[in-house]
Amino acid sequence: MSRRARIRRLEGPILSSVAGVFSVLSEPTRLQILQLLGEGSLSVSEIVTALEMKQANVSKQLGILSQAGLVGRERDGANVRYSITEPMIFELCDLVCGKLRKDAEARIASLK
Amino acid sequence: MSRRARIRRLEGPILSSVAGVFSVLSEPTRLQILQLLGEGSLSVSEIVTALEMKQANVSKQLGILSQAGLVGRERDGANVRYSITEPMIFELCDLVCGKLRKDAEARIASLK
DNA sequence: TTGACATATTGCTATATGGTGATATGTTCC
DNA sequence: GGAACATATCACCATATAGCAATATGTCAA
Repeated sequence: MSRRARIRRLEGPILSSVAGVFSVLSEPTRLQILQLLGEGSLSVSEIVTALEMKQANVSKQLGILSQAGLVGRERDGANVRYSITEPMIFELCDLVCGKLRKDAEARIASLK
Repeated sequence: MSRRARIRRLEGPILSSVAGVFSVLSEPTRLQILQLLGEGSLSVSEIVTALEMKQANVSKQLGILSQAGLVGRERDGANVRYSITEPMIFELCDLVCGKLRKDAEARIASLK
């Protein structure tokens, strides 16, 4: 067995984990929630109001974000407050935004 | 209309675009292909051999990567060579890997 | 042109999941 | 305890898509 084959095989589960994180970030709804939480911790109902989404859906998406370790959960009386635990996600988004901007500029330049 | 509402509305399409890029990166198969291409440009059949995947599927995933502007296509006789056009994706993967490593270490520490 | 090979596309199935209404669980206050 | 509110979960539908076999398209060599 070659060294290369061994390395790739071992990296399989890691690749799946990486893909899983990207998968969590691949829904506009969840990005909206993360963006909102970027300004500070919020309760579920505050998110529901701000984003005009159904409570069930917000809860569900928060569960997915929480499971992925991107946001944290904290009881606050009858409410539950969520907050960002991985500021790294904003670096990720910034990198992608930079690429999109570059692509858009290239498209404009090609029309001149 | 509040300034905040206007800003969020305008950002809707951008958020969707960002989510789209993450979506392309959310499949282990595509990450495998990108990882392989990170070592240099390869033809479709070389990728098929290296990753032991069906040709139809490799072609399909390359199409998705290409459409997203992450890889470039270049005819080379009867073959077609693909190569990375966005080294940024490796930064993205590194950031995510760092998070996963941190999570794993935290889990280990909590068991001590 | 024809044959051999490389790549792309098509039609399909199976699976995953976002969003929803209904309902369950948890929390506070009386 | 019971009412009122906040959050989570359940069951469901609709949609998206990975992977596949079959086939179409593209390229070269003879």
